[in-house]
Amino acid sequence: MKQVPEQLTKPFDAASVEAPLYEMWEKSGYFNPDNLPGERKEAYTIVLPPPNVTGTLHTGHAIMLGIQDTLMRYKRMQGYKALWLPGTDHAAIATQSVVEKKIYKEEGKSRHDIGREEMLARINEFALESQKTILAQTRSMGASLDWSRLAFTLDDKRNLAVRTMFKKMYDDGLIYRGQRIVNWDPKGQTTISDDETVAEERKGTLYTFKYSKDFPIAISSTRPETKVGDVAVAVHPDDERYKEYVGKEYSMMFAGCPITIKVIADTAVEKDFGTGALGVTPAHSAIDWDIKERHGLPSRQVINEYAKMFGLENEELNGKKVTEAREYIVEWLRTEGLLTSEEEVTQNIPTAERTGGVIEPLPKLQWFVAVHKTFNHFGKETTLKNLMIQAVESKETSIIPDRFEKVYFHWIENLRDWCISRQIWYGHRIPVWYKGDEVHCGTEAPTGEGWVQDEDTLDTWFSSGMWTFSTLGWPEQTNDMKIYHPTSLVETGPDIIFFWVARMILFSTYALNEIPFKHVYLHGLVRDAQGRKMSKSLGNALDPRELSLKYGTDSLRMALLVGNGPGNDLKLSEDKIKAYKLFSNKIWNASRFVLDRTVDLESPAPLTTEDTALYDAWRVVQADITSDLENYRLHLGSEKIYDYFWKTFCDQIIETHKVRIAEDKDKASAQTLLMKLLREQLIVLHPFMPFISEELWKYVKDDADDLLMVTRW
RNA sequence: GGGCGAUUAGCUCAGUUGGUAGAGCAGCGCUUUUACACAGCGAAGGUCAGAGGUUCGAAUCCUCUAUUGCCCACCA
Repeated sequence: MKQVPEQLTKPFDAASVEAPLYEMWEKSGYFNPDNLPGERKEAYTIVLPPPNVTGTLHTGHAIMLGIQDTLMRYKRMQGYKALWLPGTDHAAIATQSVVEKKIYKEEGKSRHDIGREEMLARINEFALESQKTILAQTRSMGASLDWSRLAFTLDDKRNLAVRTMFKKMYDDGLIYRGQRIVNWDPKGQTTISDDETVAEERKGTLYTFKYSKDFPIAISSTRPETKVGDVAVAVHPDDERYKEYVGKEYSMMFAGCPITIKVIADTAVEKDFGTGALGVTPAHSAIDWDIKERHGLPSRQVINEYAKMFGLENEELNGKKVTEAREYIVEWLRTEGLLTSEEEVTQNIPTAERTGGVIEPLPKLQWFVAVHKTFNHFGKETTLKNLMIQAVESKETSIIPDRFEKVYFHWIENLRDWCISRQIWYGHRIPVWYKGDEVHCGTEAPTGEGWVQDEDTLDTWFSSGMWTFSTLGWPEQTNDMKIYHPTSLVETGPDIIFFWVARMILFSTYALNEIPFKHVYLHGLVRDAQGRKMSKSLGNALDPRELSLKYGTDSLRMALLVGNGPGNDLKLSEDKIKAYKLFSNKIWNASRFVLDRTVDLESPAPLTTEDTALYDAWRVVQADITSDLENYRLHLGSEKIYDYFWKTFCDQIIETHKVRIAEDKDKASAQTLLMKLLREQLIVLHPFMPFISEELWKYVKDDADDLLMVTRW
């Protein structure tokens, strides 16, 4: 006579079963698709968005792991060659600045005191430590990742991929070095891309004034200090007020510095703003730089990398911070009687995302990716911009929810060349060497004496943009490349759609002539119960590790999935997680009861008509959940299994059938139905709640059955 | 300035193609030799933000309004 296993009589203790179960899965080798049982033809691939090695996992990572693991487990159970590929991101600027701050705090030293080599060693040490923590936390979420393929955006293989890509683009004329206005972060002492800036609303003053008494046109500016670098005044070609002055040139003294101003006409000028005349400062404004290019004007830089004035004839200005220089010049305008009005305005000032420093637009020699340049792409003339548009327009890649496709297109339309060089040390060094006037770009250093490598490193998104194929062994033509690329899905937050998703599409379509993934699934931001963004400084951040220990990982995963549709933010409260802890308990107790009441059943019996109807009703629910998973509606599928198990299986079927079993009315059919339903529900539960389902499977499965994680859906 | 969402029970949110409004939590009543009190049964609670339109029929589609959130932006 069989008996209910002793383990089951104790209450469910998530904390004690999770670690051994994960170890069992890992040892089985099934995380690696090469080892999966049965014949598997079709691949299903997700590459994990690599977490930054700057710290520990937060709830945003938990939601990403929950969604992706649910999909991976479902696909694995469906018989796909299911590959979920893990990795971490070196996150160049972010990581270097974390370590720099730490060193400054602990030792009072800057990176320049320490030196490039030593600094890099220290950052690597930190990154390694951080990676260890992150990987352990990832495992504890139950993530069924193929650890044998673990990658890092800055390891040797990825470095080869980066060098190869750089060279290929350089040879195609798509990477160039040029003098341009870039976003200079005076605090971080580096350039950053447009996407790494954050507009910050500030109060400012719009000053309207003339350069001198004899100059005929008044201009408006919120930054009068830059006006010592002016070379022109631009007006709209149709502006009748200024027509007579166009083409004339005026030389005068401005705040003790000689300036020469040419009056020009350009359509970029808005007639109705301010006086309708724009003082052109090519060196300190991107729009002015473009005007300078169009009109062949000179350019004078008056602000340096430390956001201080320099090189001016008026010695009093030199060395002044821009804000001090502003006051100085406004005061000078007042005394001279040149200032006609001051108006309070709110303006959006670009700041650096990482350091918070106010961006100083400066002309600098940097490396760029040319997104508008026509080139020969597998026999066709196109641009990188077009490739990015086509991938989504053709629906080869679709974005879920689809409203983000508009956001994506809008971003591409306004795209400018991507500045990829950074003046930091941590990252992929630019594979370019110089010797006098000679320039060599290659995957390896050139032979011969006297070559010096470019000091700069690459934007971190340059390497993560290649993630779908650099992780599969590119540039080598590996087997993995053939089987697993293009990947099936990328699942991430909408905040990095430009940084990452768009760049992956760029690199993959460019280098492979292949989309990187068929679907983009965007999850929402996790907020606290009051709807506030979770952050360390607010102190409202929930630690997934703690929640997982307290309520069980399955409960946390369910709380993150149920009701959280794609693209919508999720308000997470402990109450919600608690509700799924109660559900775990319910599953545990119901399973024990079913096992207890069916121990005397030797073999399945035929079902009565009534039981067949109940079983068929379950099959409908099952099909419904399958369709939800197929269509990435995890928020609905998870809720349906919860609802069926509790409301239908426990409250109705078990209640009626336990009476039938006790009273011996069609007992064998009742027992068979309970067992059948329990078994099949564990299968459906598994992707969502892998731990408790796998644990219970031990007692429900037949001897011939394998682990639940590879049981057919 | 442009774009995209949200508004459904006290709170947090679902509601897949239009067909009598759903869940969790909180609260109310009853139930304890019951698989589970980490539970069960029952009751209560909503003009689906407002107005107009399309339709036999609208939370769902269209228009406008209000409130609110997010993204983008080189009006100096």
